[in-house]
Amino acid sequence: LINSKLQVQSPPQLLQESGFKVTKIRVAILEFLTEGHGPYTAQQIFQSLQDKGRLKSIDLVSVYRNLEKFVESGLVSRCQLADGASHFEFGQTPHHHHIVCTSCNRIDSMFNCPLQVPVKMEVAKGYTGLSHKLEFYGLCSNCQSN
Amino acid sequence: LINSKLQVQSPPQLLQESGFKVTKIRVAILEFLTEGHGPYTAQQIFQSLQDKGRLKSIDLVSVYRNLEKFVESGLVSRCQLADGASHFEFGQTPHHHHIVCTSCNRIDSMFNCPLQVPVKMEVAKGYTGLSHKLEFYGLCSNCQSN
DNA sequence: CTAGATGCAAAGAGTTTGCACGAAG
DNA sequence: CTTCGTGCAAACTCTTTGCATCTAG
Repeated sequence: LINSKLQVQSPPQLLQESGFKVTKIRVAILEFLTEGHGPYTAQQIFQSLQDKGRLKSIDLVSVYRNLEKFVESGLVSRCQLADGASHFEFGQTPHHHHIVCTSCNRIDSMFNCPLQVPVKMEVAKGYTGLSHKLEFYGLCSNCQSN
Repeated sequence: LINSKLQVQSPPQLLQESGFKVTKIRVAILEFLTEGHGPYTAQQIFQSLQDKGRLKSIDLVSVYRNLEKFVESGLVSRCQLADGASHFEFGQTPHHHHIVCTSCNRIDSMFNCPLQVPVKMEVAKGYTGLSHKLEFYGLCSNCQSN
């Protein structure tokens, strides 16, 4: 898998390989993202850094700025869920989708894409009452001409 | 189709049937949404109302408040696209998905759901270089217990 | 006349930008 | 020492809320 190479390395190693200066906040963000299992918002990451007391005074702005750079470099990927906020997850994740619990907001990932291979979703993850949101992005015929 | 009943009626009729007072701004919003083809943001709707000069001084807030009520009543439905903003479209639309042009942001709807019946997307809408975002929403196993 | 709708002001969430100080390499 | 990262302040977008005025029914 694409991630396996990344996930064996420690956050400082990851940073160096990607040409980033190794700073406390960056290490802490990557630690959090590699420990956790789902996509998190900038605010959630910020919260966790404060709670764990790993850093004295951190700024949400720095979290945003670093996440932005991580996304550019491919270290982290971003997704927008139905709450309208950006969620970030570790790694140049292979194509996958998310399952969001409408009650507790727990988020699971599923790596089989139903568009390629039909999947019995309910069975697969234990979720019930599933609905889905699907959007396509591409170039429309007008824009192909220009 | 679910919409056919609605779409023959004029905005004032629609409002009355749904128990709304018939006001200029409401009629204007519904006119705009029934004339257009895609989901629009509150801001886009607001813009169009100003541009057309149909109303002297309107407030974005009123657009939001009315859209909210329209959604509650089922007259309008809301969807969140990758830009993070809410988009609104007329009608209790049957299950469908959107195709967003990554260049001009044109949005088309597709009423065949690829999760149910595999569809050759590129052919269907003339879009190329398609990617997709798919999210599921439901109750996780923990929440089913409670 | 009265419930409900509107405009205006303000606030709140998520996110971005500018700038001077501070720290990594 | 120099580049780049950080904290702090402020701004910006999208959206919601409070309140007094206005209007549809």
